[in-house]
Amino acid sequence: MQRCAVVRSGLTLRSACLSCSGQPTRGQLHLERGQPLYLEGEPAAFVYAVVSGYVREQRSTADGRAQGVRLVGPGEVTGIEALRPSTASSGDSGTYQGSAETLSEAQVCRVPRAELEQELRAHEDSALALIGALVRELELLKDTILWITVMSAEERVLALLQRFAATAPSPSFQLPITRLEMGRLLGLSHSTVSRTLHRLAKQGRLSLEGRTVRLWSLS
Amino acid sequence: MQRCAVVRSGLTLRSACLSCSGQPTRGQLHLERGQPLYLEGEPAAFVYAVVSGYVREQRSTADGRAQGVRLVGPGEVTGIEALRPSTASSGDSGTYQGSAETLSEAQVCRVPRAELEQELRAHEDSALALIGALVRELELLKDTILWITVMSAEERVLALLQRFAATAPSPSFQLPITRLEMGRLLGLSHSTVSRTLHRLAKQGRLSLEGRTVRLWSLS
DNA sequence: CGCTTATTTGATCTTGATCAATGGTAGTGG
DNA sequence: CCACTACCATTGATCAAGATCAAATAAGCG
Repeated sequence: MQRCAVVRSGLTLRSACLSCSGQPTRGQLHLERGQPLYLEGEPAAFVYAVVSGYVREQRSTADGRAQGVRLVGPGEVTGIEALRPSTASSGDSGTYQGSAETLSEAQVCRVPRAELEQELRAHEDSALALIGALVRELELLKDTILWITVMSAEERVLALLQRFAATAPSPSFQLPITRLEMGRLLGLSHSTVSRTLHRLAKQGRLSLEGRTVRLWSLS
Repeated sequence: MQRCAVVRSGLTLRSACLSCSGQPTRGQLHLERGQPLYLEGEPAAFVYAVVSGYVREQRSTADGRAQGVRLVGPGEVTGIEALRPSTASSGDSGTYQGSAETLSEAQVCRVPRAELEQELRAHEDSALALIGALVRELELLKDTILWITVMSAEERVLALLQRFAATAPSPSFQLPITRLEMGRLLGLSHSTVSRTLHRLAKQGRLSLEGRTVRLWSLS
């Protein structure tokens, strides 16, 4: 059996996969676009590792306004709130505070919370590694707050493109998600995303043809 | 010696203080307003627990635009990136990815990173508790992203006021920070904060007199 | 081929930023 | 005690970035 991509890659939350070590015993889930991994308020029973494809984490206000808070790509993990005890005493996990769904066809590995906790309890190094990974994740979210508030639409779109470009094999690549989804992640409307892409193209910072993009590097 | 407020209160990252258990051996730092706890890029040697007062965590872009990413209040901890190893192999901690400074007179407890790690290594329960706390912190940051993007200035200001009100003994309380600082935390300009406060007062949602505020609850 | 979903593009509107001036208040030193 | 000086807060006028509304293609796909 082939080792899974999450373990192979320099993954963000490696420890989440330690109980699997690349040899999934329960098999991975193969999901179509638009499938939910979990919903806000559900009991948080699983942690998900994305093997391929993209997943959007989002949360919403009481009155229904929603915002994507994180784009989860290959080698990354979502649903980590399963590790947060709902109360200090009970061993129960809490509920998911947001929802996650696939933005493209995706392969994900579903790790039961109990299994992960057992692993953490048994190996102190796993726990320390996970702490490191969580701290890293905190830093990334703080950066998200920074650029979502101070950066212009142009800069935000460019940053997202660079994220996709980073994992693309060739300098010219396909955008895996729609303008609308890009907007949801960036806090912009779909029309602004479209306009911004064309403006960037006109400035010569990228070439654009439908979903095919080529970044002409440098700032 | 009196037990410290961080341990006494229902604190956010309790584990950070386990090596102290409320009996600070090295004494706490007493800081004036505007004192930095740490600066972006500095080697991350300490974790700080806020005992009283408020601290702003902020980060900035290469070209100098800055944004507050977190308000750290009594019972909370900042500088946790000290626990992130700079590389997987070396035991060195990395550098702070943002800076933190006091927004008011404050009492903080400075815990050396090594001490904390030792504690985590020795007691698996500490490590698991810290994981839980970090996950909780992640959730809070995701909420920050949500409301900074979808909420209006009015809602954001109100949310911050409610945060201050939560720890105030009486329904009428003093704002511990300036309009400018509120703006930095909320992603608004100081003038907008001022205008918004007065608009809220005019709507009867609060009474305002200088720094003294009283919230007229509900929605 | 028809249907659904994406994308582009235009016109208008809102929110909050920015620039700027004024007034208030707390220290500080004479 | 009083002037002087910072810093803070308020308020007005103007401006710009994106949102929103709307319509017209384009692109997949069964």
